[in-house]
Amino acid sequence: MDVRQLEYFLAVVDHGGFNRAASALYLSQPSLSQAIRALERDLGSDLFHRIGRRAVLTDAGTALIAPAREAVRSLQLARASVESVHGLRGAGWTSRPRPHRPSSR
Amino acid sequence: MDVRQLEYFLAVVDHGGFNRAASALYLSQPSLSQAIRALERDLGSDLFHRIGRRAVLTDAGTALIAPAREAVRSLQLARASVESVHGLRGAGWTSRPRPHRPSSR
DNA sequence: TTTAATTACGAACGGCGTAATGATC
DNA sequence: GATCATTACGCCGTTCGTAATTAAA
Repeated sequence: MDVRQLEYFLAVVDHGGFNRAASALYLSQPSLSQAIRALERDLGSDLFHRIGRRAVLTDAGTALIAPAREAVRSLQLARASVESVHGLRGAGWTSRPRPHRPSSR
Repeated sequence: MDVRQLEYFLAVVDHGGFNRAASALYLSQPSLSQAIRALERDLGSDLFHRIGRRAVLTDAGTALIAPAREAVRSLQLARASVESVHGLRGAGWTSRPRPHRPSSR
């Protein structure tokens, strides 16, 4: 699984279809379709019912929405945490380097 | 950024070095080194001070630990949420399919 | 000299776009 | 026929391992 795939999944959910989602992601429909397929294969469950040319959420898909948003959010937070250490740029040198258990072994 | 990279990062932190971490991940040291480099480049900050042959956390690296664990955890939770819908396997068919705003446009 | 980390290079994999196919409205 | 989704195929970027290099203990 991959966060990028979750973002794609959420885009399909939020835009109500592969076509709209692909446009919003600046991605081609085939690529999006492949990505979703790969995610479904990885999870072992279909996330959408393909009804003709319409994509409808399965129960598994519905269950994924909330934790997917959470995962995306937590990754953004991780990036923000690093950036908050310094406005941007370079390597700080504040905390004193401590040897990592130089003792046993 | 990528969750895999965060897992690698956490492995280095938890095992106290690239070598140990690489072994634990069943990965070669060079590949791990590259992955960490890529992560640092992506974040715009060094995560470790390279003191001789020792890797010591920078402030940015320290700041990343907690949110990284959170991100990894949330992704595991996302997978678990899908699996919990059915023991494993196939596509459920419970929630009725509703058309996605067939109206305007 | 032994151990830890990096750099160099080549191979394998994955993600993307374009083109072509299937299917529904 | 027009639109939405899927396969087919080729390309490029990324990731990995092996081998060679650097550096510290």
